[in-house]
Amino acid sequence: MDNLTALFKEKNLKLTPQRYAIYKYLKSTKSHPSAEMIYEALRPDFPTMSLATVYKTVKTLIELGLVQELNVGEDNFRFDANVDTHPHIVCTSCGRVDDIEDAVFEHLNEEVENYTNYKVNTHKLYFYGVCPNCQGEL
Amino acid sequence: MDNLTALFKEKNLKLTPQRYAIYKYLKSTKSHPSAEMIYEALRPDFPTMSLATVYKTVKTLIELGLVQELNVGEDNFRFDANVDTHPHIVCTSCGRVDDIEDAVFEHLNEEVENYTNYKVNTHKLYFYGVCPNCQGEL
DNA sequence: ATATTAATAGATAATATTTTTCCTTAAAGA
DNA sequence: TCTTTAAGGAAAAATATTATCTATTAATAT
Repeated sequence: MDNLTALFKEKNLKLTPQRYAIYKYLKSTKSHPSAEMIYEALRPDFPTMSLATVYKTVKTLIELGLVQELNVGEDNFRFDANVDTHPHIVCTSCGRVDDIEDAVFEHLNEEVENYTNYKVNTHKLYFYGVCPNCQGEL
Repeated sequence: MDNLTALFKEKNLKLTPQRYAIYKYLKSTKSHPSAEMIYEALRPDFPTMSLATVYKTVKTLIELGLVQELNVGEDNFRFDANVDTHPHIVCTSCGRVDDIEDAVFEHLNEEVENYTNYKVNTHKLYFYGVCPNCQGEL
């Protein structure tokens, strides 16, 4: 029995094919898809699946700590099954969102505590620029 | 003729009382209000002003470079008339959003370029923690 | 394998936020 | 003051997300 099965059982949640597929898809991609994008991606295999199911599932996955929510400044949210705190970078030309791999800025939390009276727990860092593909096209 | 008047004239935009009030309000506050909050705050002085006017105005102000948009992870946007790139911190207990003053992390842009092949232009940094007020109440 | 039961899927309606439309009003310049 | 044209306000529309409700199905026990 894998982790996912155990975790769902522990929480009295049912590991349905839809939920499994959504999580697996999020694990498989680095594209940080929105609910709509997940829905479209899985439509070939789950033609009857409702968009509401995607929303409900990502919410569940977030509560389980299996997925995190991003907001790069669009009018919707994106989702990432890599729940480690890590920065993202957005191409302002084509809109793609990439992880900034191996760059960990955890020390910024402490630094911010020096500037504020907050107790700092976490952060979300979004960088904006032009991706390699789009640089080539200029 | 002040800067604002000149800038509006240059762009063939009309500096209406509503626009002036919205900009002045955003300049006066550090609360990073949403459109709804701006609308409520100005309602006493502009009881007939439409919420659509608030949305249209902040969009105009953003295009003019007078205001920036924030998204701390709520389901709406917030606005800041301080257009310098500066980090924000969100209290996960009461929801307030503060500037992190004097903390400038411009050097992170260069650092990120070392981790990616992006040309990095700017960033938005959101920290999450517990504000002094809420710490007291625990 | 089957029955039981409780959670979930899917369809749909509802809600919330933001944008658009359309007509009237008013700012800016002549 | 007059003219022009951008902008305001009201309402509808568009988007994204959440909630509701019933039929289905996963999980467990039989």
